Amino acid sequence: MSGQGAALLREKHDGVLGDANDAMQRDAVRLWLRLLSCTMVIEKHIKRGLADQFQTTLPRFDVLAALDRSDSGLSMSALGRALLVSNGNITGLVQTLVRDGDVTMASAPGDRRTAIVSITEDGRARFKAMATAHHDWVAEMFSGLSDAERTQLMGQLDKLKTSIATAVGGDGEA
Amino acid sequence: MSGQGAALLREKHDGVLGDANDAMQRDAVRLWLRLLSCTMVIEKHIKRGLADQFQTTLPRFDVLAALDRSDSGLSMSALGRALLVSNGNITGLVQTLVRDGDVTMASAPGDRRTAIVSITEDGRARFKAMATAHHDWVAEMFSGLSDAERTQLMGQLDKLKTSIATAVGGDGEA
DNA sequence: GCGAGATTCTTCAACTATGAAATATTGCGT
DNA sequence: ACGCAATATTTCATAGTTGAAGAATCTCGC
Repeated sequence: MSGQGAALLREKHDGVLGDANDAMQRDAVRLWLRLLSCTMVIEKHIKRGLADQFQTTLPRFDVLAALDRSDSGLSMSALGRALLVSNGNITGLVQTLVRDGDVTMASAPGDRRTAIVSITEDGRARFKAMATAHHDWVAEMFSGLSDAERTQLMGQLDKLKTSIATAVGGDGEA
Repeated sequence: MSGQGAALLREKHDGVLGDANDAMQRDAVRLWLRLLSCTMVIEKHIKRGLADQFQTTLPRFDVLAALDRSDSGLSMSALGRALLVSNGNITGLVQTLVRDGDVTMASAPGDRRTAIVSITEDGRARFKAMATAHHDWVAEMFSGLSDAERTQLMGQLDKLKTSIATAVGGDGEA
């Protein structure tokens, strides 16, 4: 997402909004910046690991992960839906993966519009190795929290998720 | 970061890593994906708000925020350090902000290498409006959590931050 | 069957981001 | 004073991201 890694974990624009109207809002912004900071550092570490050890990127890893789960392959649109990413984006990601021999494209039987993307055996093997490393990196970064703390954090993120859904999608959605 | 907004808050690659070795690792990955999901949805909402209501972007808002705090302006490098972003990136961001009249560049007295970026009065006024809106969006998204829950979440994110710092920066830093 | 509208994918412009290489300038050691 | 190392910025290649516009194909009503 950003940054260098030396100033690691320093808060991004901390206290940006000096003259907050009330404490509630200020706390929410501070909480948001802390959340963002943690996420960015973790994401950056994973990105660096994937680049250094596997010469790949997080979005490509995500595509392989989605395909690894599905036996019969996925269409471009299905892939976009699974990763919450736009169609134009998927086109580019799949193109590089095809170039690298990790996936193949074939047109769907009975619908020439649809392209079915499937993971190759090589791709599956590479993905397994990446997934293991990914496991380890994440586990390591969360290792300072006890099981109870992890459970608690998960619970609070669930509440946050609900809160966001109410605020954002709440009324006027579809 | 991704996605459409209709499938809002659906988990990105949930359960991607089917055959986890032990429960601890699996829980850490699930926790990480939940954290990522919440962050992405919030960030996306802010990005959309900035685009729709102010015809700007989050990175540009971040630059203005950093400059608004500093009376005498910041050098390009200082800006990059403040936002944890690379130098090449700052160059582009500042160029658009100059084009839009939000900031100005001047070479530092006594060091012709250094460029000092300062926010203009117009830029400051625009930033104030954006900051207020930003406040409101964040407060709204966190409004489903009580004060106690917010405090608790902040505490756990602090622990997580420490855990990450230990795991990532721990030994071989600097 | 034919044509209108829907669906699927690609292309494109505009952004953000990084890291390495190139350029300009400063400052220090001798 | 000279030159070399350090510092500040820009440029460039590579990548991801979106959203809109375009092209191909399908489907369904008639």
